[in-house]
Amino acid sequence: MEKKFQAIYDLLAKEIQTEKIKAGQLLPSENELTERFMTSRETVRKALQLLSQNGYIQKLQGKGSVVLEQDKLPLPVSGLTSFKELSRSMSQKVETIVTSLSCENAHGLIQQVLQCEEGTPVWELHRLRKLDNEAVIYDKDFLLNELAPGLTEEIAGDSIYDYLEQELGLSISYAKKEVVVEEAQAEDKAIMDLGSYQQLVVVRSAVYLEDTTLFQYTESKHRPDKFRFVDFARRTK
Amino acid sequence: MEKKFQAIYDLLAKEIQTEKIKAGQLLPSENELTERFMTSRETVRKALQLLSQNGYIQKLQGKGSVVLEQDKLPLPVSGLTSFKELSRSMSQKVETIVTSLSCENAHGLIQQVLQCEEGTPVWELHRLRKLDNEAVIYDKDFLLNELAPGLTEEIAGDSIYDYLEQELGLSISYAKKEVVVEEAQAEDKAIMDLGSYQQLVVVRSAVYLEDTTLFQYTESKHRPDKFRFVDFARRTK
DNA sequence: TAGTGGTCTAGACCACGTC
DNA sequence: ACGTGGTCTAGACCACTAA
Repeated sequence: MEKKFQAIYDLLAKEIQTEKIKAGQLLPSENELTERFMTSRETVRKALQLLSQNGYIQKLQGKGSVVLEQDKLPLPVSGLTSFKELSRSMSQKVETIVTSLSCENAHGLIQQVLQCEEGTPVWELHRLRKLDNEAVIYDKDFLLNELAPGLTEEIAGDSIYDYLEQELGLSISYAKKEVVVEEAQAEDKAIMDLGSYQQLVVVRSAVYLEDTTLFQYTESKHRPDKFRFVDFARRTK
Repeated sequence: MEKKFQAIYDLLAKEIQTEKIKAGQLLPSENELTERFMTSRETVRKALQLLSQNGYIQKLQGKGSVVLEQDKLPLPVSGLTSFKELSRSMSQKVETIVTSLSCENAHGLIQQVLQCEEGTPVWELHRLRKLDNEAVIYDKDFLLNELAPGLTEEIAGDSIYDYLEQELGLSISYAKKEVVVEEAQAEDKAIMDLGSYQQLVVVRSAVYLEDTTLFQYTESKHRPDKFRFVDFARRTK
């Protein structure tokens, strides 16, 4: 059974997305929602907290919950979103090419970043992303073989996240990311369509499961003109 | 009086930061914390939720709350953090130069991004940031005069956020940000120490108050080698 | 003054992990 | 079987906004 607060969140989020409730309007009061959903106020408040965190509403003490302007561009790169999820919201033609997939025994750098024992089997996956037939993103993934033993080129060409979450039942929980700009390496210049670009935006991320296992390390290189990152952030404290 | 859940959060966060409780260890159980702080379990859980959101802990059903590895680099650029708060955590020499501060009547682009009436008085502020005597960051701010009438060069050289929040009692609530890479303009090349860099990382952000007023629009240009962005993100859904 | 959201409580039952 | 966190309840009191 779906959780109550999740159901309330989903319903209200949908009403905001479809503009049944428009930006600037107030949501029904917490007491009204409590009655409408035949639940307790704390449960309603959990749903509203989620809406607030995700930028749907702003709560105003003494007034109510205002619906915020929806951004046209749902690119939550700041959250945990994979390339496939991302490309769905882009109009351009998108293509993924698996340039290499192999299983190695961890050593050196790879062993260090994945924090595993020397010799642990690790998948190394290279993927080239084409937008409108231009190779503008180059991803290198390292993941523990143990957790995704049946990985194939076909799966890798689709969405790894789908496979992990839906096929294997793994729960991705959180990630740490870093974004920097670096010089393009010889390999990057050889494999990507860089034109005269000499630098790349590099996104390095470590992905963790719910049990805090570090499971995947990714380095994603973007041609600068094709890189865009949007974020919604609340002031903490 | 400080809120109870906030107090519990502060205390536990401190114990984690100072490594009284080390990474990998479990926090006391929710029931234990409930007793220790003489409160209810829901209140403890609010504090733990904050810790989880901010990357301090990971909750494991049936087990407890594990303390996560603390990143050495507390650069929450992803949250809402101002340059001054940021520079405090950097070892380098940091300097801010106000290159221009004026109050204009809004028109054209500025009026559009701030979503105000034509002719509304708006502060325009330009600041150059030097790290180790190199001008590597160039900020342009636009803010509603009405909300910060007493702005001076001295305040702008310090921290605008401090002034707004502590002096004026304004509550900054949330922001929308965009990060892209763009060609350096002639003005940028003239005022910044760019060396041979032709491109800049541009962070555009809109800052909103608690009453959802759009209050500030900022364009921050960074020399690519001095730009770094780190993020902790939880998987939603 | 009435209605709103913000905090807090004491208890219940469930789902999961460990032993 | 026991302890853990996850969800939910019904109610209380407070702080703020608006009429």
